[in-house]
Amino acid sequence: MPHDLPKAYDPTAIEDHWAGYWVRENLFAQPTPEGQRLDGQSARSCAQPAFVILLPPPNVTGRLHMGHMLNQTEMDILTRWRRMSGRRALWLPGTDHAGIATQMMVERQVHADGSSRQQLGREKFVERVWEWKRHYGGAILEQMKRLGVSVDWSREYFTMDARLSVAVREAFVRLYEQGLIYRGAYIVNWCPRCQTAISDLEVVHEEQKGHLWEIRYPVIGDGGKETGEFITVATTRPETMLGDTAVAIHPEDERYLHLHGKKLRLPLMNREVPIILDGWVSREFGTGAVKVTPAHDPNDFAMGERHHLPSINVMDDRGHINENGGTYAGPDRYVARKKIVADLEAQGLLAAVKDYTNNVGHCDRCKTVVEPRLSTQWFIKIQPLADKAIAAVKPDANGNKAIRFTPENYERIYLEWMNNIHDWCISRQLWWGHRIPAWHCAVCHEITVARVDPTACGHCGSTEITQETDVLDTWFSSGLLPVSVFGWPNITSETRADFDAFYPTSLLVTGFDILFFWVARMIMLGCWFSADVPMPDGSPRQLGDSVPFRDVYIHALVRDANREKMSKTKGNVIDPIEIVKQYGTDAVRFTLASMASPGTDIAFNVARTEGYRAFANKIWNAARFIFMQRDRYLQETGSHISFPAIDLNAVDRSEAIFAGAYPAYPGAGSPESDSTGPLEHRWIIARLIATAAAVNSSLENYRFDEAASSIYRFFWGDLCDWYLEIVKLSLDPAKPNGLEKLMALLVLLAVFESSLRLLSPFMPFITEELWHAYYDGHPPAKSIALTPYPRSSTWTVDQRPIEEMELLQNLIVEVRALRKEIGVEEKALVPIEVRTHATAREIFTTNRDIIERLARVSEVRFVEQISAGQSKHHTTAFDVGVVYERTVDAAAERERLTRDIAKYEKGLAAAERQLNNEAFLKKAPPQVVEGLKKQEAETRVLLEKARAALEGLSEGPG
RNA sequence: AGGCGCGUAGCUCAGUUGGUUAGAGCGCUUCCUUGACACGGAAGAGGUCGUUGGUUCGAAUCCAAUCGUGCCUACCA
Repeated sequence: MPHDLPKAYDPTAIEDHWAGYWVRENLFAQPTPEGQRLDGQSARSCAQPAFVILLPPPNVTGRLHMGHMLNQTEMDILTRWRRMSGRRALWLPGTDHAGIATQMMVERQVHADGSSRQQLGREKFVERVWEWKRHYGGAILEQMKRLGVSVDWSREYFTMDARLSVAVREAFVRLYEQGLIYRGAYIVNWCPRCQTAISDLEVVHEEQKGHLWEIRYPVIGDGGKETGEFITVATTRPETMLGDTAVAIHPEDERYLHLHGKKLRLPLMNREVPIILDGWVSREFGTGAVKVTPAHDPNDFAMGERHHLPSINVMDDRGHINENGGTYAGPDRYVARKKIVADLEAQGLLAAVKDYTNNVGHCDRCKTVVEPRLSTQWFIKIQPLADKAIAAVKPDANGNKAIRFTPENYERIYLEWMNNIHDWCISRQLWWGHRIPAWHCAVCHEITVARVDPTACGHCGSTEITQETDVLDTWFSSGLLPVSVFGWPNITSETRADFDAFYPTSLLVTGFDILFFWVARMIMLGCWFSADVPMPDGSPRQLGDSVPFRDVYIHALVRDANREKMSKTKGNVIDPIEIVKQYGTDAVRFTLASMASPGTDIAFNVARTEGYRAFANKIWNAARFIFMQRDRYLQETGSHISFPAIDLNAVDRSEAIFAGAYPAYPGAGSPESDSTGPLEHRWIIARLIATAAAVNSSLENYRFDEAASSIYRFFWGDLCDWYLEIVKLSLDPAKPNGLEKLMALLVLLAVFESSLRLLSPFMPFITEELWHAYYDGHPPAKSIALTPYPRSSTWTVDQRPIEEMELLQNLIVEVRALRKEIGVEEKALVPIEVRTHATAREIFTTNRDIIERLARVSEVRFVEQISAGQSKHHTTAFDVGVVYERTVDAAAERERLTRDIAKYEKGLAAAERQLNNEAFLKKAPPQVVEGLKKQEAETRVLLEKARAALEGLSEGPG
């Protein structure tokens, strides 16, 4: 037997195999189009529109988590679907050097060796990081391979690759030349642990219980002597008082009017500081007086600028008090705080200590409390870039947006942020990253920024120059990826083709957590730099073509089953690889897809995954059944079925299959024109086409959940529960191997094969395995992923078989329910009585054998009236009774009927109320009125039937 | 402090311009090991759509308030 598949589906056995096969065969490589700009009739692929996705590069230090898996599942579904739909699909993978994260990790390693970053020195340390990267970096990509993502591995990049570093440098130099990069001393968020500046986005605020210390600053009179009066200031960080250079009050605050122009003695430091008047001060908060520490608070810094105050930085890089702190120099900020508070108290200058809860900024990476601190950093003057990035999402004159967000509300969030954007601090005091290409001159103190390492100062010619030690924010390089991966800035004849073919990319799929970090930066930098690259035809590039991507799909956050955010500290992290091992990749993918409805977070629940593992098993067993039938037919007839040749150019493959299958049935053309063929075949084909249409349109709208459930319902509900059961009649081994059997086999095979293709983007492994088994070692393509996706473009869904089948299904369901109610044994065959109209009668007659098999019926009797004393069910289309000698459970029957009657009465009353309402008849659309009228009539019929039945029950023998 | 989102069956969620008697999966109950599958089949039970008010012929859907809940943004010391 060629198809000796095991009884239960075991994903682990096949997934590794195919994952390896896809990588080995390089199936998803999308090479640079050759000469597409020169001769119009080059590769046929060039005629197809491209579909390009950039993988949000995971950190080299990263490990796959559920968020990645969701993200990648969505991208893979879309990429596989677009690829199968005839697009030139390119999904580009890579990793990010992740400055702080990676440096921290290697530092820990160095520490474990008893050394330190400082001891090693910059060069050796960086070499060490590279070494680490070579050995352990990118493990996450290996995990991705196991998931079977259909990326182009031949294009894998790393953000520190020479090619991409060139782009980073060029971008920096250009911005500098354009006057958009400046260097200056400003308050930045300083992480004392990482010893680097971090951007606003890298600070996470957390409510924290603390104190508000109120400190008395003595007022100094004219003679330089204390007047005995005090101004009390409130602060959450008393240690910063060491750097106070003023105290600010509101100009109109009556409490302090008499002190205008006076000075104060700064306690502990014994320094005179002025009282300044500033409207920023709130009279209501605290004491209405604010100590001003320009070097350690952004507001104070601003006031310092306004009032020309000196800035005294009292902390070093580690957050220890420096020499400006006088006798307090040395200890850590919190140690110093204790001492300062104690000393103030001893001197009677501590007015109060109040409990106070405020938002404290922590370093996103290491959770250390961030210290606002004056330091010299590099910034990008962001407004000009932001202007373009804002224009890119707003509708143009024709109402088109260059970038479209899904869900739409992220557009507003994006604009909100963009409109309030601050200059971007791009320097980091790290060693791992792109070193800023600027050289400081020891002689003239000017800065030289250059594309090629200079040997002399560009201003005075001195050779005493040293390179800037800072590196660039990691997001600076990742923000450039959409242009840099396609060759920018070196748009040579070779890279030109890549850029022309793939930029702008089609879609970005990502989580909202990096909307500002990454998405916004890519839009700003992408629009800015690609604008200089002319279009393939040489014309200037407009904004609409300079955006880095046309669509942004923001997906949900994956939480645990209790809706908690997954985090290492909570220990509730679900390792996708573990789940995958347990249930199979396909089941996990399908879980994520089916829960990925836009806008809501996903509470990942393995119960759901168990369900989809069962689905995979169902598919597997359907295949076993189908292959078994085919094998038997082939064995018995000694012939073999010639499958219609697959036409890889045809997007609509179903057509070919059915055209091939149907001629086998005498007098039949295509199922479209054929109304004489067996109902079940026409029905399953109509359902397949309808499902394909639904899936395609759901995917267009990123409704993975809808698409998944359409397929699920079709495969399990329609194909397995009904069609397979019905078709067993034709495939009965007792029947001769005639045309009936052949046609059933052909339709079954064709529908099954199409279903595999339909399902393939969602469950790539099992479909690949079964598809190869289907072709028995001679597949028409290397992979199901390279075959056309079922589409319904040329077929309209024929509603007739669907309606007819529904009628048949209803009858079967009613009979089964009846049997259950009156306690007919499962195996017993019973006659049924059916009262119905001519049309239904014909359908039931034609498909009598289906009714008999699926409802376990021995005989279908058409009657004018269901015999008295029998249990019966009513629908609007028919009445049906089961002929059975067992006595009816009158009580249960009465209860059911009473319940039904109540339901019908309620529905009827509601409908009548509406229909008697003139306003409704006048204002509601006609089809709604018609629908309601029809419903009213139907309900009336059902009500009458139920009433009659109840009456008969009371009168009859019971 | 502002902004956004959510609250629908025991659980997890659909329900996209307001329109017929609100759906699915899991779980639960009962029956069935029939030659694809017990990771299965069949039949069921289960919801006044957080609360209150409003708009409307008609509200899970729109508006307001309220309660609960989650998140994002913010320089009040």
